[in-house]
Amino acid sequence: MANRELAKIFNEIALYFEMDGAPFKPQAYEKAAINLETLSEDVKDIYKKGGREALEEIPGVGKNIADKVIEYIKVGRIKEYEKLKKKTPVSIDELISVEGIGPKGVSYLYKKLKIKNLKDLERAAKAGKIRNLPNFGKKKEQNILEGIEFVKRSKGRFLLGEILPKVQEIISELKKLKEIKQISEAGSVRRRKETIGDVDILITSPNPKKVIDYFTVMPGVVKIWGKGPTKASVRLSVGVGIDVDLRVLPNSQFGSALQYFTGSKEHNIILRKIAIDKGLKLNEYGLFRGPKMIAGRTEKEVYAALKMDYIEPELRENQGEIEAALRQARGKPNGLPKIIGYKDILGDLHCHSNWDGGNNSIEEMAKTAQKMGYQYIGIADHTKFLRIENGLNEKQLIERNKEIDKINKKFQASGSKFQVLKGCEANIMADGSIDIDDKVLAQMDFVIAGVHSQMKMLKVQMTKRIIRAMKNPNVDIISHPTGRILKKRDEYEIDFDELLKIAKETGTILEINAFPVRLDLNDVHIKKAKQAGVKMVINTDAHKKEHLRFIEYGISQARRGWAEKKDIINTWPLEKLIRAIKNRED
DNA sequence: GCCGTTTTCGGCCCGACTGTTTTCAGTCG
Repeated sequence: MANRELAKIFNEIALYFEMDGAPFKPQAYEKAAINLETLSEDVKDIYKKGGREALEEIPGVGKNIADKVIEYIKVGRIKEYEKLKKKTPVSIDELISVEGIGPKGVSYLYKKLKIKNLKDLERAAKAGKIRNLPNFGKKKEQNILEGIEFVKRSKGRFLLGEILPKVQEIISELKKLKEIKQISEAGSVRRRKETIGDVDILITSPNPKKVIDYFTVMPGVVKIWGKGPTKASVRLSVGVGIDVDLRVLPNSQFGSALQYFTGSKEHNIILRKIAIDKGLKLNEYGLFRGPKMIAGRTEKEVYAALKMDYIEPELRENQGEIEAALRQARGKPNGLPKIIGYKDILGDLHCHSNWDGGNNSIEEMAKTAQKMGYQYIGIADHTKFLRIENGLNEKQLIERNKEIDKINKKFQASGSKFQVLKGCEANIMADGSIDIDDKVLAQMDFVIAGVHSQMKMLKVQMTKRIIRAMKNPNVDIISHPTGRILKKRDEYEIDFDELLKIAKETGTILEINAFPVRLDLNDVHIKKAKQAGVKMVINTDAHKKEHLRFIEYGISQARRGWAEKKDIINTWPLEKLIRAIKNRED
């Protein structure tokens, strides 16, 4: 899609203007970039259908930026962007990823030392050339070198699945300190974004100094970036190293600070504007009328004082949640969704067993699921086309089903209602056919089908391929529908709207794959699927029993996509689930 | 550069910390 490329270009244009200190233009381009990126429809299609007018309907896109979008669609380039790049030919992205370097620094370093990229920067810093520049110094030069090391090692952001367990560990470690009254993660971790830059933790305590002192000498701290009376910033030696910011505040400000530091930035900007409209001021210290603080102890209090319902952190991306909360508080329709809760899942339908080379037996997987409080588990082993994953052929699938029957009898004999469902994750071949005979597929409780080969097909063909699979009456679920791998591989070229249309027609269920590198569908897709009335299922794709806990990340993603229990079939009890799978009109 | 039932011109979110200064710019969140 052109959307992401345009967003990237506009973000860079914003940075170029920021280098020159241009007022307001940077924010305008940034805003347009954000809105383009979260758009689920291809701008090319928007332009084709509605022309310039339709483009200007996109928030943040006015006459000027629309011109640039059109130029990009028609010529594949944007002249002004090329001009800016020529004037300052630097890898901005690369350079500003170094802690302490911003657009102004990039501009200055280029003018003075012709620094264009990370390599130039490293060379200049090592040669001691930076310390002599005005506004730079020895300390800053050292920080730059350390920043470069970090960028090289981490290459950007961390997966939520890598970070969240560590954050929970840090919090429980800090909780040991009796001076700590309240504690919570904030920032993108609390919003459960799929990737995380760094971690924010907020604490209330009558003795901030003690807390800060304890935090900065915690096991695993390898560097203290800064340490003040109420704030500290450290790097932890977790994996390649992650930065953690800690703030200590009084109880009276915990809500407003949590709100403020949870973000997103875009969500907060709108909230502050709403405050201003009401003659109030909102910052991390509270909500104020003149000098008087009128809210701040809890987040609920802050939202209520702004005349809106409480908004769950996963929704705070300025994607309509504020308007919905305002409507809801006024008792009007189209309020906030009752998003799915973290304890609403009753079973996991995409689990591999040792039959296809997974780590654990069917029984071990089932028992772990039972312990998690599930009512059922679906075993979906790979099928024969995926030789590398020990995919099962028809005969082996029938054999495996017999074992599942036996295990179910055992559960029954022990008085448990827990049930193992017979499934498979079959392969959608290049022509859209399935690699397992229909007669055997028909014997399954459910059939998942997924693309595992030839992922670089053209859009029309890939769309046709998946549609043909959806139209197979034996196929119930499409696994990881867009195929992206975070930090590694983009989604396939597909016409997602067309897929939704056919999914609705055929009653095909789309998977929200909870595996941390997948999280596929993403939040935007989930929201679209929900709006189209397409049902979804949250699955972990577990290859061993420890993976079953990944369900949490899938739920987060579903929440970020505004999904409710009624949209997610594995929040339903077994009988209703089976009905939904088999009687597809349901 | 965008936006508008108070506006087609004049606004556009806010504060702390660092490293460098000697009153502040840049960066970050």
